[in-house]
Amino acid sequence: MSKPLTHRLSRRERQIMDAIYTLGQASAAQVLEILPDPPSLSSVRKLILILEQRGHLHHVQQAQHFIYIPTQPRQSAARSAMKQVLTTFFGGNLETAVATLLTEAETELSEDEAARLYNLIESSVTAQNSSDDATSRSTSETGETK
Amino acid sequence: MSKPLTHRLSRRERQIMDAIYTLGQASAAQVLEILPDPPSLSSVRKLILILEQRGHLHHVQQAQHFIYIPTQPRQSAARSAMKQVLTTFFGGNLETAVATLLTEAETELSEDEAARLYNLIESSVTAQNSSDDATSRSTSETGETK
DNA sequence: CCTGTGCTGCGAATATTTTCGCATTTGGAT
DNA sequence: ATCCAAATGCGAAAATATTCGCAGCACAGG
Repeated sequence: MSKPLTHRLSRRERQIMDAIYTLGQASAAQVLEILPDPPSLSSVRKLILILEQRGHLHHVQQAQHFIYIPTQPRQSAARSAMKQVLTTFFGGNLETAVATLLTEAETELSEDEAARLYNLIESSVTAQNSSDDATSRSTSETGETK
Repeated sequence: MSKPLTHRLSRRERQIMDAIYTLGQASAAQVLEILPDPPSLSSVRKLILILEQRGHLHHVQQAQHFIYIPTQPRQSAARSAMKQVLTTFFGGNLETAVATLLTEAETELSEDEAARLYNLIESSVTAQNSSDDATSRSTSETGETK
């Protein structure tokens, strides 16, 4: 983790990896479509080829064309990216990071999702006055912040 | 947001911007210290100069040397970075993103932080049975997942 | 006042990235 | 069987990024 993959990639390479992670998997043409300042298909393909040679991508043949897939699984890359953002932009401050995420997201949470997150937060809390936590949680009881 | 600043930067430029955001503000020497594959101080300075010319940084003089500061405030960059990660690696799925953050962080949450996050989550929940939300929250009441 | 230390900025060499055209291959339709 | 459309991979040119050495400037100490 000391050397995040993303820090090793050149500008275009990173754009392409991001594109593929966004799509999950993609053909060269699909990557081209969502690339900023799109170059020629030929150029995209060349970069993808390099990325593949360097071990960041691999491909599977599907019908007539190649579908490219990141070597590092999406979930793993996601964790790295999150850690990266957490330390770079939030100085490791978890609360602020979560708050930003909740505030900035376009989406809202369903009640089920919220319920699951409550549990997660609970297990992230330092166990201090563990008998008293129900009390502290009740602070949010009247919270109609919005 | 269609063109995140980070997507426009070259590899070194991005490394340097990250370093400065990590430090909040920094001298060229400080940047050099935390840069991966550190080049010469001269090189770092050159890049910083370019970054400044392109409007990504500005400097203030402090005693004998210059301190560089990002043009885009940290908080704003933080929001962009979060959004970026959310869409690229989580397909906009807020719950998964928050869950990853909570799970992967080194830190744990204090009870106060947890309490504030409860409130935030509450206000992020789609207002459906808003009179009933106290009930749904109680789902986590017995959650001793860990 | 002179000198040394430590910093800034610039020019130019070097290395890397990024671009694209083109030759080739593959598969399906006529 | 042949031709067309669609895809691949490569080589080499062009554009960019990255490196560093060196000259110049400002300040502190002797």
